[in-house]
Amino acid sequence: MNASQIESFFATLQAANPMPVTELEYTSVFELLAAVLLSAQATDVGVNKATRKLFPVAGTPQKILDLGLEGLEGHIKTIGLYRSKAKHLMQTCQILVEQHGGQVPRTREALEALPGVGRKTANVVLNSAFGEATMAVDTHIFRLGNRTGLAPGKTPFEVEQKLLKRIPANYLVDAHHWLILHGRYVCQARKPQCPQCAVAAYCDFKPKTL
DNA sequence: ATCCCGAGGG
DNA sequence: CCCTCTGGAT
Repeated sequence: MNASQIESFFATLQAANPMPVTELEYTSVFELLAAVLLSAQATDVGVNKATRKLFPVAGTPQKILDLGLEGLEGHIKTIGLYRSKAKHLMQTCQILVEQHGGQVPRTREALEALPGVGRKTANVVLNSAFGEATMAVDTHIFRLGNRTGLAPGKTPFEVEQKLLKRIPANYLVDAHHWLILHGRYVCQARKPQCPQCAVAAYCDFKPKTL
């Protein structure tokens, strides 16, 4: 994809969805962090189903700690990888209470120091909670970067760096959500919906069987 | 490189 | 049955 195709690509996605937001449900920065941590290799629908019951009971680090490990596991058992996520979230809440006054830190370094929080999760929090122009590369964005020709790369980090370099500044803050939503509903892993795709004209990917 | 690990879709 | 889903730790 060349520069003018990239411009058209995002202008089209923006026109279809002027103010894109996360489909994960949360009412505070802490809930956002917890929801993203739980969303690893899981669908947002499944995460929301669990957090709609969990957050009203325990929407702060201290209240999660009060649940105890078993109690927390009980709330998130329907989410994949739930044992490691429960352990990591408990450890993260402990650190938030003891080292950050119960608040979510605003720096990449402090975020990535939290158990269960890696580069991708830190990027989501920095973007969605603090408005920074980061690019969290999840399974969707990694696939689209390669499939479309927007940012080919062998690793998520490589795709991230190319996206940050190639996406025009005025689209950068929202680009993360446009790409995720496009990947989820149109440019699907199994069956990309190229005939109904609004940006197919700017995309390198041409499926053989239509 | 491997493990973790439930739900939904095809 | 197999694949996918807003990955991270060992």
